Amino acid sequence: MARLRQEGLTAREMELIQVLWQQKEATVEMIQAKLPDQLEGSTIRTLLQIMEGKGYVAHEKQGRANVYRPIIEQHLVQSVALKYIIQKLFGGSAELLLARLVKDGGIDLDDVTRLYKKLK
Amino acid sequence: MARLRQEGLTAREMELIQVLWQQKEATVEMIQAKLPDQLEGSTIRTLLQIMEGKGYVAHEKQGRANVYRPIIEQHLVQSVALKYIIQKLFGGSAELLLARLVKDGGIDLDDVTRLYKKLK
DNA sequence: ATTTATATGCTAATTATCTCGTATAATATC
DNA sequence: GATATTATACGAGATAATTAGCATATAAAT
Repeated sequence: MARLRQEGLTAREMELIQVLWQQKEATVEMIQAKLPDQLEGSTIRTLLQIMEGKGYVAHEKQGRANVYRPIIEQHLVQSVALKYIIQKLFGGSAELLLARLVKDGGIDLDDVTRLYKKLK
Repeated sequence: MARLRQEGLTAREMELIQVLWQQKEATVEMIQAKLPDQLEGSTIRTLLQIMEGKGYVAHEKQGRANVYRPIIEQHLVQSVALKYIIQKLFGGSAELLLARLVKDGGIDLDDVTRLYKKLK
């Protein structure tokens, strides 16, 4: 019986697709080398299959290896993640998130000025 | 033997503590009413116990009910989460995150203007 | 003080995620 | 063409997160 899975990316899956976005495309071996944690190839393969099933990556054979590439754009995943934490942690307010970002020092006056001029 | 759990907040736990931040303190029943999904009281109780074990909430008896309150500041959890996704999804750049937020429409010119004037 | 009502906390089931072993198939090497 | 090599795909177990049932305790009501 096929396991039911959520359509979104899990934490580990995000790590994998991150590598794919950076490399454009990659074999299991290449992904393995780039990952922060050391995982067995079979683990990575399983995850890639799941991600393919969800429609996030595709693969094609090159020699005997599968070469995987992302088929979802990075900014889409970024948006979903942002929406998620805005919802879960900032009571749905993006402005509160921005305020926090500023207070934490991630964004300073120069950044805001630049953005301000660009928008105006 | 006590189950091992990660020290951070899980997705569901974030929903609970958000209610606590909003209400300052709350009984299980009150939390239940505010949650986006309908959960059994026993479910919420279990989660609160876990969160208490992790040091995120505390409780005191009032009448026969437990009244829970958050004992971690909201902005701390927010900062950790922000740092995490900036690192994981935005290559460490808060500016890129801000840019994405604007493109997604979460932040508009008015918001930026307000912030600009406030910072200046 | 006895009864009633209901919140608690234990236990456990369910669902989801993460992980890898191993048999099989495909490629390369001799 | 036979053999060694290595990637794949499948299956399945381990860990983590989510959910709720139910026996018990106890505050509240009479």
